[in-house]
Amino acid sequence: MEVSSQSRLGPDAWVDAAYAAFEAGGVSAVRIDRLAKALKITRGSFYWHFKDRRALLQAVLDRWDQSKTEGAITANEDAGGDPSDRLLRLLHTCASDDGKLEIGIRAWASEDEDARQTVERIDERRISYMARLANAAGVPEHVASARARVGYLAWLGSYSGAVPTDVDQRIADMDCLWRMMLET
Amino acid sequence: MEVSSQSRLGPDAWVDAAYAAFEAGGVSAVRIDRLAKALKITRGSFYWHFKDRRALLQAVLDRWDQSKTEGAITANEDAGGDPSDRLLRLLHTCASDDGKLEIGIRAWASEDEDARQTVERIDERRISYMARLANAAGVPEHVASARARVGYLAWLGSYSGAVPTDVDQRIADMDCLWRMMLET
DNA sequence: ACCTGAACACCGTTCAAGT
DNA sequence: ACCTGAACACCGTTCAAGT
Repeated sequence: MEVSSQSRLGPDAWVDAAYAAFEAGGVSAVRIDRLAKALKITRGSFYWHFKDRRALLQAVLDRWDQSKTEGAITANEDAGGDPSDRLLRLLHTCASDDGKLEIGIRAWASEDEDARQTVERIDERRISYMARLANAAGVPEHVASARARVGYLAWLGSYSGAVPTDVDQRIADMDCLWRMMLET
Repeated sequence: MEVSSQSRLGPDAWVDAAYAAFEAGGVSAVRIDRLAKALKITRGSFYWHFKDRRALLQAVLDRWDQSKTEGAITANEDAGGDPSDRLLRLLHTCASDDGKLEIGIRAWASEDEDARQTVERIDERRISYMARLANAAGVPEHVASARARVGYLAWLGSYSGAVPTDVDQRIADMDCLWRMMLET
């Protein structure tokens, strides 16, 4: 537990720099070359800490998962309130996110199968948490699930990311939305 | 109007190749280098037809707009039926799209301001068409607008793309969804 | 009017050699 | 254990020179 004034860099320094670059300019801003210059080190040394650029992006994804999913859920639970309040607070937290990482991560996931799977798992984790809150607030379980799903997708759509679902699922979504849209 | 057996290539040949590459592998698959090899021509000649790679991607975006927005709307109108039928058919058409281009275009738009604006205009065009159908089917105008918006976003979210909206708008969306989720 | 070929820049990746 | 420096590959972009 001492001040990190090492002359040699650890992997964390690379992830810090990559995370910041990602937030500022998306996947394409995460360049080993530029990060190395910023860290005042040669790019060759990067490969001591990481297998390749993909491994670095994977580390950024993991950090994002911790802070924006597990961390956010824990924080929301700790803040208390009844289920209805918790859900509203969660949605407001979601709406307040500037989406920079949400967009960037999904843009990357659209071109990397492993990342796509990780993001899909994270989406499922979030949806099931929302569904649990709605259910606890009195909405029947499977209705809560359907609405949590549609609600989450609409939130995602407000940034527009990239997690493919299958055709049948989407057709079912559309039928549901169609009825919602046409009922007076 | 003759068979295009020119020895010299027109811009269309590049756009055709780029569109196909984009559909198969997203933005990062659109490489002047590789397209040139596929077209059996040097990459230098590309710059006679286009200012740069961005201009080529812009042409892909325009073609996508024509086929997936203007073309789709016209086709749906031509197919007839009452407003309610037209809306359902439209939603089914949407749900059937594999989203390859939808995802790729938005991944690119997340890193290119001009593309982002074009995509935003296209989204608005689509939403207003959906709202018009819902309204014609008997839903009051501003309710139809709100639902068309949420519905469209949910569809987008099912692929997860990248079109930032502002915080206030998203908070309003969330309040609306919250009520929808909690009403029995 | 359209294309070639060579050149340069940017950057990912490898690796032998250094400390 | 961690870093350097040189090398190579890939690819965007420019441009003088060809047809």
